[in-house]
Amino acid sequence: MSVSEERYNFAEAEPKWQKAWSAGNCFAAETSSSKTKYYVLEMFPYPSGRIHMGHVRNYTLGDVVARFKRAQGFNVMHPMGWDAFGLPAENAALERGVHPGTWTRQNIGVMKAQFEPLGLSLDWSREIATCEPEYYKHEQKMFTDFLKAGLAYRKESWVNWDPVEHTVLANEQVIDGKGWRSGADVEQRKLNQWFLKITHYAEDLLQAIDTLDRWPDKVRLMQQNWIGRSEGARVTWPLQDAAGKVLGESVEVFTTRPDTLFGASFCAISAQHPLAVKLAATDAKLADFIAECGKVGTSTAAIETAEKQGYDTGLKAEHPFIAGAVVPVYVANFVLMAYGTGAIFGCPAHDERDMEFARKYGLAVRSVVAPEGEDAAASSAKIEAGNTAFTDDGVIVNSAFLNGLKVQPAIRAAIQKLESIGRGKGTVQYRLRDWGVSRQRYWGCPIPIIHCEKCGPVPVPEKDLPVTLPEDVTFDKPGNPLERHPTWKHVKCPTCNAAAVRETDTFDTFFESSWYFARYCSPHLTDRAFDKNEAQSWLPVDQYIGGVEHAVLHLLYSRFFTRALSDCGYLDLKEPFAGMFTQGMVCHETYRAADGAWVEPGNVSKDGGTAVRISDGAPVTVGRSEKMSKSKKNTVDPQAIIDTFGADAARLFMLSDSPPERDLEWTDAGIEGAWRYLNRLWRLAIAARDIVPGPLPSSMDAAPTAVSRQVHRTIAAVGDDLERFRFNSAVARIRELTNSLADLDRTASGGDAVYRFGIETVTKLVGPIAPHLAEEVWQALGHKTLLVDTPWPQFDPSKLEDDVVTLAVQVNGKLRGTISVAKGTDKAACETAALALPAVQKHLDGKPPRKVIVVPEKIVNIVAA
RNA sequence: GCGGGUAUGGCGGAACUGGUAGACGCAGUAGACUCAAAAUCUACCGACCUUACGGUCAUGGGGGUUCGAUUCCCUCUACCCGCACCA
Repeated sequence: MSVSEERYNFAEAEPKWQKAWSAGNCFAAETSSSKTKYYVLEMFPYPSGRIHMGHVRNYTLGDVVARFKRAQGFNVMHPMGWDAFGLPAENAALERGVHPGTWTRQNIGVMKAQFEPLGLSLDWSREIATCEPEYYKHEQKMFTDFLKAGLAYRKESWVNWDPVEHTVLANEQVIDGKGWRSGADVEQRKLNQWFLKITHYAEDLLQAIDTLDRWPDKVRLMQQNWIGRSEGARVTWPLQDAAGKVLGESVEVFTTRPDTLFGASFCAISAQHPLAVKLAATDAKLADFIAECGKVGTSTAAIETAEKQGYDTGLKAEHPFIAGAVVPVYVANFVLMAYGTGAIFGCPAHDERDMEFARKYGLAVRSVVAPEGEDAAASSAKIEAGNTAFTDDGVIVNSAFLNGLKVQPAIRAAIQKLESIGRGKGTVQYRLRDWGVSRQRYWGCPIPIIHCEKCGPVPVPEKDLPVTLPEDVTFDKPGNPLERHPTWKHVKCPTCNAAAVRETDTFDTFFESSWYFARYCSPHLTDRAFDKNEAQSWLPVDQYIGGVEHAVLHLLYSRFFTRALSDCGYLDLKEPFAGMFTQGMVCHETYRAADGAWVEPGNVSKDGGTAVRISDGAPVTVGRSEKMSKSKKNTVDPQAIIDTFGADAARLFMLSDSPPERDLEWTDAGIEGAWRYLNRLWRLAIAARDIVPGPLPSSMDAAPTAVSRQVHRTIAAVGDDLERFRFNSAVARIRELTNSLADLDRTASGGDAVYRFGIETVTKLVGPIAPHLAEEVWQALGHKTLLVDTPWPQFDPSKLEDDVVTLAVQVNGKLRGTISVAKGTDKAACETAALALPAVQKHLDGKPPRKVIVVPEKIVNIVAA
């Protein structure tokens, strides 16, 4: 055996097999096939410049699924593309003077070249980039269709304004009151914006979560909470002025607790409520108060410390149930305009916030719910004297026709009464709000609208699509370059031909990612977004894989789009992703020098227990493991790893040890371990070259028989593990079998045959994980066809288990020995064998057992007297 | 504050629906091969007691159900994630 054969040469093998797969067009999805389809998709990457370890993990996970399903005989579609619009391109333009399009397309080139050495089974013939007019023209058409269908509209509204990025943010993009990218405190501004009516589908989006049985519970729960369904009532409170004069106006509040209406002591409206704005016109103090409310930040700290503030408007509101009773109307800083009606009624005895407000402004506290089984008068006295609201379930008191009812029946009774007297209505309220899609940015899809003074906003006719971005733009000033472009926005109105201007806002980039999975079905179609039949045949995506950070944003928008597109005739489908998997992050230790500077792992040496910076020998502190990020410099470059250990080692390490949904700690020792295994497998495999393949002899020695059973068991277990995303467990099973094969005595009867059988099987099983090595072994074993074209191995269910089983023998639940019995041995025989063990006799201390439990093929437990 | 999750050796993690806790790997220890190193191979590797045989303890803490609990129930603690004045 020559030296070159000792060691697996990944540097030669990996590109060789990548070329072979490419030449064989192995990974192109078949357009017409008798096979069952299987659509595997990883969330497409943003072309930021270079790939990172998170990408490697994401695409490795998907590739294992794709290759496994392909080997199982499915017609697999595993496409790839680029989420190519977005702000970083504009930042690059600002910093380096390069056009966003140039920067983006360059990055795509670089990253595509970086993905290639990973050996992913991608169908590159379906590649898309969302920044190209061939792609985004279709979503401009979609938008005009949404307009026609009433699913898109324009309204002036309060928006989350990011003062650093000079753009609007969706609610989903505001994290703790800060912009999700810039981290700047978000301000409230009033702007004309385009919205998509996601709330139209609120109930359906919520209900259908139950059908997503292959989604993580966590994600389903997050979406449920985000949609936030509450049942309650709208209650009308007619207004009187301070003198008691009926004004003929009313304020409508939303409440989930109409059962507590008899405890109402005030109404409060949002500072942005139309009534507040109207009153402020003639009330300078109120105007000041409203301005003050707008200034208070929405950051976590601000919310926690913000005291409840109110302004008494002097108006009174008439109670719906108590004739002649009125309550004061306040403008209050804690009432949200965007939820419900922007107005509430306050019942301090049974709501913490209302209690705080009532105590501050000296308002009445009237208890109307008493804890069940407690004395009503005593509990009421306690609540009304204290500062703590009683918010639990209980029995209604002091409430006329509601007295004696429990909370839920009382809510129903109160709603019925409100409806019968025409003072309210039972309703369902959602937390979900419509999706604002306008962004004041250049590098996005232009919103295809022309504003005409006479005709208003007019959709760009289909024949004029796409509206493309102008190339000659400058980024030397903040704000939107489209806005200040000299000619681009000046056009004729499509309806009346008068001078008009284009909409200069572009779509939120989540617009592009809300339908790209459908575009992959017909990536080159020019006249439509996708062919309905193609899309229907491929969708839903069978397995979608990505980060949990998109649990709400992208996944909810995509579910909405699928419904909206179906209602517009593009599709006939509700759910785009039948299976969803959220992967964990790739983490690494962090290192800091004495001056606080982060030190990259490549510049740290940990010899002798202390860590030092290699460049200057300065000591560094080893910090906790965190998600790899440029800011903490704890990144490891995938390219360097692939150059040193090869793609298969990187892939194997990504799948070993940590379950894929959990965070993965990157370690040098870990990747070296993966590398060692691959070499070991290679050595064991080439030792099987000279064994003539063939069926196993009908009679073999015990050891080869046992190993052959293990081969069947491993096929079954690995298949099950891959199906259930237990990749770490699959790797462990494969390694276990490898160990058994290494230990197998090949000189025993049947030894060689089982060895060959085992090696061939391990090669097939490891194929989805380390595809290059597997292919190289396959060839070394003398096969003339590609392993990727070889079917997944089958196991023989009759060979999974041994004829002899080992039973644990316990005395009083403690293990005292084991017995081996033939399969199917009856309980009595097991009991006899167990009792015969010397260790058992010793612990029984000569007395007969009180009881013996025999679980066939598992355990014998003897209860001593 | 509300909702959800996690807790197993020095480390990452196994253990299917209650049935031999610690698979597989990493790190470590001893040895073989080598002039030496790397690579490879062999053995050991939860804690404590014991020369050994063996025993006791052990799945975050405490309690319970059970012949038997990492697994089910109650309770406490710690950490992580999501939402956050949602009426």
